[in-house]
Amino acid sequence: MSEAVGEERTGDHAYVTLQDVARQAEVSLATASRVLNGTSQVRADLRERVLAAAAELSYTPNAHAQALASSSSKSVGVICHDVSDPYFAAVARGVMRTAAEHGMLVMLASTFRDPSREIEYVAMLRAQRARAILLIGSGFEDRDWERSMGAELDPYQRTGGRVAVLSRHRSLKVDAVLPQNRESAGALARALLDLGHRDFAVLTGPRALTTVSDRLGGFTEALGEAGVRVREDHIIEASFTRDGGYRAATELLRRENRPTCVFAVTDVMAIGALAALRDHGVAVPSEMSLAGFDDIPIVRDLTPPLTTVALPLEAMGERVMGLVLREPVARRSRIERVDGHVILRDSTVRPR
Amino acid sequence: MSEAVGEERTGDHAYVTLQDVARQAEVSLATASRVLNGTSQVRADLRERVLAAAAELSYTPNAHAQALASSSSKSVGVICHDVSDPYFAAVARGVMRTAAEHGMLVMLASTFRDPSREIEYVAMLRAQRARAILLIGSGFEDRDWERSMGAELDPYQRTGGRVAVLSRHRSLKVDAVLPQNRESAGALARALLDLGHRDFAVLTGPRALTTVSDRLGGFTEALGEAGVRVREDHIIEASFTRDGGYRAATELLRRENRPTCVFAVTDVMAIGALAALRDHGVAVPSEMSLAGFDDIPIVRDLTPPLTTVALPLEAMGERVMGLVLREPVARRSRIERVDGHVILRDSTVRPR
DNA sequence: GCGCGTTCAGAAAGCGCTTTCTGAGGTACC
DNA sequence: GGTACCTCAGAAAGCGCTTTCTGAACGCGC
Repeated sequence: MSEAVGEERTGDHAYVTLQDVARQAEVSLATASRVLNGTSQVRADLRERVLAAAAELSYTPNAHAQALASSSSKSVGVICHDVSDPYFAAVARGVMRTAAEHGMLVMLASTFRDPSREIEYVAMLRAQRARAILLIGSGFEDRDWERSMGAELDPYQRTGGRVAVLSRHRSLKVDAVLPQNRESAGALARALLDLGHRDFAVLTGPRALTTVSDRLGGFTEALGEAGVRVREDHIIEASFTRDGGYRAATELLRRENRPTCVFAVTDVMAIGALAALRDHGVAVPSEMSLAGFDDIPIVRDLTPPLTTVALPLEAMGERVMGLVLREPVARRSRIERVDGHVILRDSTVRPR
Repeated sequence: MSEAVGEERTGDHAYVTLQDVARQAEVSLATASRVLNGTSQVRADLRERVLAAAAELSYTPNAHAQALASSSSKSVGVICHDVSDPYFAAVARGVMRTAAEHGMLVMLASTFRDPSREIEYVAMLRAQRARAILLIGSGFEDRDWERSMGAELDPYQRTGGRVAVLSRHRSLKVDAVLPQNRESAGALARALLDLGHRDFAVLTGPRALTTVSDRLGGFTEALGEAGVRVREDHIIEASFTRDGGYRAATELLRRENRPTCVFAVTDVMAIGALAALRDHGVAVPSEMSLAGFDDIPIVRDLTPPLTTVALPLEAMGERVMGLVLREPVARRSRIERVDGHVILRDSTVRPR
């Protein structure tokens, strides 16, 4: 019996559209749009009617239609290696906070450390007409990758897309927030030298990552300036994870001439290293000192608390997001440098 | 001189559109669309021409236009309390992995534990016509909140939106992945009783959270069945964070009659509690045992490693995402229960 | 050889908005 | 009182796609 009735208030479709609101308020589409967006002045009584109708129908604008008509969207894309890595999680927190303050929605993509997936996501975000794309996480020193990435990013930027990166990306002409990895790693080296260490090992991630090469380079260079050299077989490469750190430390213990101090290029790796050393009966710091990098929140709660280089992770996320939200003044890309601070905690002591 | 030339290959606008591809391939818009989507058979030569044109112009479809025209999108919304909390980070990892496998884009929102922000985000995700909305993180036992949330979610579901939650949401009629908080907390209580403990304290988060009330309830109930009662002043409420755990434990030490065993309702709080106990010279586990809940990755690396209830966090993320990707068979909401497993580590021992 | 059914390309109608253009009505000024 | 100007509501033209509808071309059976 009621088959032919349909929805009365709306034009018989699933969603409440602006058209429905306009109809109910007895105004034109244009007026309804203007009221809801505050685009221009509308007579008070019409205004009221529109607002009332929108509320009554609980109207939700169709963001796709808005994006299509106005060719601008309220979403930004963020690409990171792995959300569950505390480093990214902390940065993401800052990103999200700033995004929320500006009413932006964040599309977050994890590449699970697959460079090709990173490029794929840029394409998807382009398709979504994301207002901006943020590349969180290290760049790759790899010609092919740089070329493919550039091929996606260039047209995106030419059509008004904003791009910003956290960490150094060699050849991308984009805005960037740059932690001073090289300099800070050097400062850490000097602090450890001051403690009296002369015999070091370094646990690194894949060297193709700019972050790794900067930290490793800065560290060994500063040591070199003090006349200290790291034995080649004391530089151990593993994956950029807790388990990578564990394996690298285990491998280190298998080699000759134990160092007095180990530097893991990230805190996450240091956590694994600490576990490995404990499991193999090497006391930290009495038998071996250990230092990390990043100052992710958990490291102060380890036993012993970890010496590290503190980076203001959450603030870095806020800044990189802030970068794409602010209009660029000049044409050239903006660079914001972020200093790291060496924090000596109990995981490092004067060697015996 | 070249001012009047413009772009030749494209119709003189910023983006390459399907129209441009069709023109270059000398076919109609419809044909180009059909080729690119594989919607229906197209003669081989036309097909080739379209593909070639698309590649040459490096065409990227406008996802908004697609969404508008086909009224379906490739994005899902995920709402959590805080990405930087290891619990959510782990779950998010699973969510992202499954999303990636299905070519879905994830819009992630952090509420920073503000219930009203949660509702705001649902509205935004509705506007974005997200294919599904995932509520990760505890529900609130709060009538007003439930009503507002229902008011957003109901119309969304009626218009074809999928909703799934992780954790119990009392009155929402939605698909759910439910960690067995109550039962597992009970199992933990029994395990601690077996160790010989009779004198407990519980550090909880806000009791309006279903997760908190389930874990606290399950724990005390199981103790009650063994004739053990937790003193009212040994149940200490604090915020659901590391620092909340720290404060709660500090407060506990200020009160009378120290318990032999402390249960923090999340690992994150337990980490703070552990730090507090250490700072106040209370040795764990010799002077006081400590247990957590969740088994976030880091707790095995603490000193001592934390006794906890292991939840398959990443798998839970995968399952909740899987829920919304699979067509519902029946009309009623689907429930997937997830068991927790008690893992006794070194942070708990037989009391002296 | 003619009618019929198929197959597949193209025309065109939206999807739900924003925004320009148009014009009605009012105000100010001479 | 008439002209010029301004304000603001409505009509309508897209935004870039998908999909239905239309119709041409072809193959087949009788």
